[in-house]
Amino acid sequence: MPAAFRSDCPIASALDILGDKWSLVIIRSMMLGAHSFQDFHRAPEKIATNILADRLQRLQAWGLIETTPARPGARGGYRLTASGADILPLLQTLARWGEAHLENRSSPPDWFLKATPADVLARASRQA
Amino acid sequence: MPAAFRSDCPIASALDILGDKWSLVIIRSMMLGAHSFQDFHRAPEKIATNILADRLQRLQAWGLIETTPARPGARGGYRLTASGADILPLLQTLARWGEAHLENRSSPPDWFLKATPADVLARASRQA
DNA sequence: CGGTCTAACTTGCATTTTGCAAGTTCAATT
DNA sequence: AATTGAACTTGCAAAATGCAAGTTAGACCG
Repeated sequence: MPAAFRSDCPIASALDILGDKWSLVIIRSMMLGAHSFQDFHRAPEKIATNILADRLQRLQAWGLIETTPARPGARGGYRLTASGADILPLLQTLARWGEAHLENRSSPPDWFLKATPADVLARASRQA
Repeated sequence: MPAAFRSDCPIASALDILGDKWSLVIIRSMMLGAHSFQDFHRAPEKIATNILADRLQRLQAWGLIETTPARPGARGGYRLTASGADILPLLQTLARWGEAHLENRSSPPDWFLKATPADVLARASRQA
């Protein structure tokens, strides 16, 4: 769903998709194990529900996340796709920069900094 | 100038500083050699001048860029600080993700993907 | 099968941020 | 002194965000 990129620069284009206040925070939560609307809403950053609903749709439209099918008579959740899992290195780099240059930030779990996209994708596909 | 972070998560906090449509585009331009207001304005993404002025101030307030002193009787420019140069890995990761997952994006110069923060910092400090 | 509960949205509206066009300022020519 | 061009600034329209309050749709209980 290319809604027209600002330029053909891959950095600017990636930011057209991910460069807002919330998208990467949601993906971070998902990498840390969240997979329902409520899980995301519970995160300490306190995202408004309308923004959350909007971002989940956008991320899904871009193919970074998908809804889990939901067995007959049950609500589904969300999980990362392969493209979404590939955002892990970006989050790891962000986390390292934040820890190095900002004061009093908390540390992400150790496995998070060591994981690979394949790891989180494997965990995602195990998600119902 | 910590204007209050959304949470103590280093990822969310880094995004409080860098997570908007323009900040990283400006830093990208700077890494690619831009160092004046006009240079940034010339970039293909067509940033509005008021946003550009605002972002340059914010990035400076966060200590990611600084103005070059300007020898007596001449306007200065901008260059990256050490913290700013450390954003290079983030941009490289973004570039790789963009190239891998979006179609028809251009390729950044080869040296850009191979450079280290020390490299771009060295170049910055050579800037008048 | 009806009633209730809770997660998952949706809607309306105030606030903030962004975008665009037009100034204004200031140093460097001419 | 007048002119130019880069570096902002300002005013206002448009879009994104935030918040509070609704609405919908399965799940659970009787």
